[in-house]
Amino acid sequence: MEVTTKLILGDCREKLKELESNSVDLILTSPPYCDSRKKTYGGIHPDKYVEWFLPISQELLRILKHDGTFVLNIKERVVGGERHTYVLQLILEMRKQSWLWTEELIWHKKNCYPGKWPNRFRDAWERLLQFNKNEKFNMYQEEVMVPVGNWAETRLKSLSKTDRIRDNAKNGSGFGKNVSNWINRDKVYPTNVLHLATECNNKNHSAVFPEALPEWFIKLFTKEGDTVLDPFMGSGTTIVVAQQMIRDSIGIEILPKYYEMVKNKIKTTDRHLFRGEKILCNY
Amino acid sequence: MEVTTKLILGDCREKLKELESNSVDLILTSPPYCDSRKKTYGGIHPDKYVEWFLPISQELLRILKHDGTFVLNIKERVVGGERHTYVLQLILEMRKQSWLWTEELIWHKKNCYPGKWPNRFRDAWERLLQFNKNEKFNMYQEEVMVPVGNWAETRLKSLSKTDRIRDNAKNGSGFGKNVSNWINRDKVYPTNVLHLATECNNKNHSAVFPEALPEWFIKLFTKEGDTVLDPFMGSGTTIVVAQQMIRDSIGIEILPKYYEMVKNKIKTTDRHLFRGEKILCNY
DNA sequence: GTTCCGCATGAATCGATAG
DNA sequence: ACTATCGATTCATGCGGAA
Repeated sequence: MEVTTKLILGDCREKLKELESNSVDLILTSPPYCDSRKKTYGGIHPDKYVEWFLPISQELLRILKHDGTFVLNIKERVVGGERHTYVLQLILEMRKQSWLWTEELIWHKKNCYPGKWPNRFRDAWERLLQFNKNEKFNMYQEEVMVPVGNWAETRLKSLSKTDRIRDNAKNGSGFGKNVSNWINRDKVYPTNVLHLATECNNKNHSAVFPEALPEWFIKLFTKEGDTVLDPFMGSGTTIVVAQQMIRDSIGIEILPKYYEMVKNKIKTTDRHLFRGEKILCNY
Repeated sequence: MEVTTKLILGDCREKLKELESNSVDLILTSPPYCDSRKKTYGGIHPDKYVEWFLPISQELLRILKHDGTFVLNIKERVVGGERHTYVLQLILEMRKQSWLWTEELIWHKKNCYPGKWPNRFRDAWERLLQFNKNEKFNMYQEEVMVPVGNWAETRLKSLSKTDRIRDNAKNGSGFGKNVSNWINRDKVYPTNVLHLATECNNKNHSAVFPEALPEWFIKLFTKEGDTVLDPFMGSGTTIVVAQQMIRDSIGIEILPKYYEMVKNKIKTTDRHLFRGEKILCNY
């Protein structure tokens, strides 16, 4: 199977306009945070963030397929001792553009750096905002199942009478259980919290996430041959993983340095090594 | 030291007006969520939630001391396949009331509700919104430090009963004289993610959070003799823990059933635990 | 006293069917 | 067309009784 990986050098506010409508299955990106990576996008002021981002989300809405998904990795800065509200406002404004705010997943960072501030603790989580164009979208849940908790070992060793039949909950919730259905089941569905380590290796880029993160979303929202877009490519984690997983991809990057870096990485990727065996743990 | 625990039966929209201004150090509450617990609390429609809550937050602003903290446990429902936006709007509106949105902590639930849906995974987290009246507020960070072995994985595991026992055993067995040194060296500040299980034992209330949760916030934001308020008392977890930790507290509950239940729980609290300190209960 | 094991329960959501 | 009710699905924890 052929994989097309397209890298574009330039400002995504311009370059997105050149992409075809309804052509992308998954958009996964981590845009520059306010006032960080100042040189690249000029350091967007928190108060200007929403108006800066809205034209971009408008273009993404056009480019995404009707059954595709947009995952936005973002976290608000602290400004004047407070969490700034630009992320909240961005969600509200994007809904006016007709985006549906389907879900907010959490990236729970396993190993965030130690540190101490007088009035707050270390920040160990980021938002993963899931937006869609329609209530129905592609989702391949089986692809991201995780090993069942070790509770199952002891729980299923011996089954009682009520375990073998459906046993309805007595609180009227409508829930019941048939524990015997779980015999020989070794995988369960994950939750909306991704408990992943941050990657500590310095990629010369300030906003890297671990490969397991794009891998999880690409598995969940695309199949082989689908197309993934990252309009703020940076060090290219999303694009590289997409290529390894036999998905076409498009990456846009404003800085020649990163653009070249990813171009070289793409070239040298050994396609035969990938087995897709990384497992997300659900605890 | 005397501990005063005051329980009030009634609607907090009325009863809060009777509380003194600038008199409370910590407000920690989990209001009824939209349309849930309909049978017990009537249910507030998602579109009406903000206007229902704002008069309450206005009163809380009056009652809280200038260096106190308000922690709001809340999570938005899914409506029409989307996360509803009332929590986002509530934050924006409360800021207009002059609340500062200092931080958003995450309660990562170890055992979340089961279920399977075609378009989303199980919800394993809730928001713990921290609001303050001023940039400077009381925060006793040392009180919630966690063993270093845990810091990367779970924040509060050390607070669970079994871990407390394990820690005591460790202290008692090997380390001898310099236990305090050992404690100081091997403890680290926690993060803003609390990784706790819900308590699903029979408390006759559908929405209890684990005792470790109020315990953590009470330690962090109050000292002995301070006052804690829960305007939506429910099964009274916050109030009971506050009493045990030698903090004065005020709990407001609209349903006589829970009010009576907590009254009995407070009464029968084992006072020898407080080393002969006197507890005053005002009903 | 301690460990082991059985088992009820929990801030839920979707789709189909009925009014 | 719009709302109300109902059935189906699911995983990890802590309690209490037994060994």
